Amino acid sequence: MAASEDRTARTTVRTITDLARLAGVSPGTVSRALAGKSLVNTKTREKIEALAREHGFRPNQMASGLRRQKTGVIGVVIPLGHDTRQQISDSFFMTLLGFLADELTTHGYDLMLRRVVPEDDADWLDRFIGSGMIDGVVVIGQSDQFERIEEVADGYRSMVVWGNHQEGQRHCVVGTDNRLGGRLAAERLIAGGARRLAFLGDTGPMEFAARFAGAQDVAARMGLPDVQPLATHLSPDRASEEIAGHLAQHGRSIDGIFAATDTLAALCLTELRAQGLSVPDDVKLVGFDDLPIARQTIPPLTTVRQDIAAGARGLVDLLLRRLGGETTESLVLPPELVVRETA
Amino acid sequence: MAASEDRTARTTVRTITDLARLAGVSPGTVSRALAGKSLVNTKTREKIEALAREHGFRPNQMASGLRRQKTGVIGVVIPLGHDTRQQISDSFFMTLLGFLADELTTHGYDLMLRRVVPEDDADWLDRFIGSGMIDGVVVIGQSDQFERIEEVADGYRSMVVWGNHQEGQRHCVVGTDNRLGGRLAAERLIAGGARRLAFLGDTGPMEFAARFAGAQDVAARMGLPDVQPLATHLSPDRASEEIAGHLAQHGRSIDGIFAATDTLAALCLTELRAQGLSVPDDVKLVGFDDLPIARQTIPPLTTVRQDIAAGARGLVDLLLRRLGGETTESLVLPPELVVRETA
DNA sequence: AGGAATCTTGCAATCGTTTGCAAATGAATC
DNA sequence: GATTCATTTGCAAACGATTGCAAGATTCCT
Repeated sequence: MAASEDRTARTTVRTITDLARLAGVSPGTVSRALAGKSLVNTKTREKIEALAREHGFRPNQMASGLRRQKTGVIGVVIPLGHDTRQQISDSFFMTLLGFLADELTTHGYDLMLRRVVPEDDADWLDRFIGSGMIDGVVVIGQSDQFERIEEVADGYRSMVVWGNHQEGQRHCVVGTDNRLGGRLAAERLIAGGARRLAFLGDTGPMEFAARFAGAQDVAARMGLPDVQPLATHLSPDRASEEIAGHLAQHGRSIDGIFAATDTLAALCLTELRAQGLSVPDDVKLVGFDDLPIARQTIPPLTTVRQDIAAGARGLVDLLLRRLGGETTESLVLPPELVVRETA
Repeated sequence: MAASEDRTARTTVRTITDLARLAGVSPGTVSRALAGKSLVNTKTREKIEALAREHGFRPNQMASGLRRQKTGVIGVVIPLGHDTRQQISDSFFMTLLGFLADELTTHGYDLMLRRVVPEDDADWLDRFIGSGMIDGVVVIGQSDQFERIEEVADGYRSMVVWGNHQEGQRHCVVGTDNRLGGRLAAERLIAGGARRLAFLGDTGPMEFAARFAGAQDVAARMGLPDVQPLATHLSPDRASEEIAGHLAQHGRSIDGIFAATDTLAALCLTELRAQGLSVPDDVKLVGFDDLPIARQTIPPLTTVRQDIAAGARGLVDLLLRRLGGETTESLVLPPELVVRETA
């Protein structure tokens, strides 16, 4: 049993005090050595480091966090609005989360993920912040919690939010210029000959509302009829039916659809085909996000691209700045129209 | 300034000691009251709870964690193998992560997410476990770290892994029976008339290797030529080219493709179309996972379904059992063939 | 060699909660 | 009213790392 010999040979060293005893110094010195402070003699430091490595010792983050009053952990919270189920697996949020994880890691932070349902728990944000477990928080999506977030922002600086920017708001937000995105989409639809536009998706969430408003801006400017909102949920199973319903009812009276999301656009494409409507000939379609799926639909989706990686970088950059005490402005990223074949 | 009056009116109460002073009791009593222990008089408890609510007090989790030697946090780590980039945004993992978040939340745990690149950091797993920040860990995907995980499992009980089960392994794993899944896929391809099969995807990762082996089992049993492995990366951008290359080279000499993943299958479908091969007439195609995209391709994808929600439930259930001291067997979930139109 | 200046180290308090133990309070019994 | 027993509380020691302060050890200068 070579392995177990190996294991028992090393005295078990869990605490900095154990290690100090082994090294024949005081715990304080070990702490300083491991923290890489310059106040400790090079020789002792090396000895301590060697011992630490040999015994696979790692300082307890809880204790360290408690004493230093910082944890090295950033909270990431996803508030789920009305549309509880499934939203977290929405591709866009997940991709953003992935990039966020990357970005935080490279800056030496860990990520604590929490999904919350604000309706069940009015206290969701305070509770997270007040837990003492996180140094700062990234809120992914304002959902229908704009006011709550504003209130919290007044008393807590270490927060950055992904979402829509509104004139005069008090919380620091990073997000795409959704209204502009909506305009780009509508302009494209109209340039292709569409006259009676529809917006596919729930107009409740701020980001979607802004996209819708952008499209409406353009329709109004061009003297076209109002853009018709077609409400749907986001989860694929419910959305499919809802879309089918909408199309059955309005399919022939609209010739341009702006979908709130590529996911919805893809579903819509399937339903359009099912109802014998051809894209882009009968109906033109523009999505939003430019997720991988946009390239794989048939025909490939014309869409408004959000730069997710840049968003994640922005969130982390701003948050770290705020942790450092700076005051930061919101960051609004430009959307980009990606022309493929549906409009 | 009503708001600020409101704010200054309440003495700021951050610690349990502050609250104790307000309530006129000792910190110990407050602690017990808030923890809902029965040793405290109902009247004092109510008073304390009221004060806590009024001042929005929440006990510091770090201090609590340190003292109780448990944190209420489960670590979730995603090891990224060769295929570093993007893998975290792989739909399957992300969906699993979403369900995991749900499941842990309902059991009162928080989730700490960490991506690691084992090649850059041999110590990835020990470091996470030894940090003292987590009560247990879920490893999502064995990647190429099977051995490392086995070693750790010998000395650390609070770990559950998503991945492939191998006879006699020492770590507790939850996962689909990939080999059986591979058999189902191959059987379907062959039943449809395919004779020269190929496996699309990297056969390095254990799970994929098992799927490949399952397909190979069937081919061998039926006396067909070996299943030809067509290696690709997982990230869509690289995969597309690679698939195109494979098809250009072998496209005419194979009539059944088993893709390691729905994502790859969808890309493959696009490339097949581009090369003028019709599915399922010229080539039959089966995917794996049954992600939402499988329903949206044209034609919709025949695939092998993994029950992701059940997987997440299993992971959490087993992990909690192990935290409670039980010894647990691995959990192997049955795959299910979902027949659509590509095979 | 004596003293100042510079490095290294150890000591002990601290971060905020929890909890074993014992003291104090109140209720119940004879 | 004295005694016993059960409830409630307070006290103080943990949990494990960090850090200001001061003492001890070196080095350097004159």
